[in-house]
Amino acid sequence: MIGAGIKRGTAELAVLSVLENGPLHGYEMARRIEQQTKGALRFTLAALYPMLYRMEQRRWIRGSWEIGHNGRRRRCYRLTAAGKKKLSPLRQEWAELFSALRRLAKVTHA
Amino acid sequence: MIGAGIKRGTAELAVLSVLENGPLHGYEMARRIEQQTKGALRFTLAALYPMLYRMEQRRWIRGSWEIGHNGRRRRCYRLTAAGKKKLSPLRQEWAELFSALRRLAKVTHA
DNA sequence: TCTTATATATAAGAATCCTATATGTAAGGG
DNA sequence: CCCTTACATATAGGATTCTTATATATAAGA
Repeated sequence: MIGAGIKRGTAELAVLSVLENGPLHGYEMARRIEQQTKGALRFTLAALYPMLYRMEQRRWIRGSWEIGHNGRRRRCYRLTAAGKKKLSPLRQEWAELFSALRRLAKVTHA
Repeated sequence: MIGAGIKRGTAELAVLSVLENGPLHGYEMARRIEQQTKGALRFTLAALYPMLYRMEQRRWIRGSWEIGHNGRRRRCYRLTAAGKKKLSPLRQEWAELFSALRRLAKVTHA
């Protein structure tokens, strides 16, 4: 898995991105992120939950308590209009970082 | 310029990369990083100097006091064998992050 | 009944960035 | 001669975002 120092800042982008495909609760987000990156990007739930609270305070996502098919309560988050709007410049910024590191550090896109 | 949250962890890669082309002192490194990324990646010297001390402790770089053409003393850093060896897996790790974020978050390479 | 999977929550600590501040020399303009 | 800008290193204090460890609780399956 990719080291902690390198992946800093990716959680925010990852959460917004997986929520783009529909509402999800925290536990499931962690699984999706891991699966969709083939295990390259993985967050502990202790990192994810505080991140979700911060993003909710910034009004990028909105959470609501729901009862899953198994009867357990869980907090379901969905993207707000503000969150959707944030996603595009965030992607742009990451693309610029990639571009910069390719030039400066010869990081190739595998 | 790329925001602080996103570029976390890039300083180490940036320093090792610019030192690959020959020895440099801190002040000049900051300029090279900024120039070679067209201003996209920029570090304050207050971020760079402590980073150089840490990397020297890990034996990835080695510093020596020299006198520049203008007569001012400056600390010149060069890549060690260990530093050179570190660079390749570090690039690999960054490439994997790029790949993961392209899949997960649809970050395109501009 | 014991373990595993599901689900959320918080505390304590590490790492890496920021702004602000401090020190000092050299060069150039007014 | 003084003032500003460029050069050059250094440290303090604070913010953010990860980590591991711990806590709680229910459901399913062996």
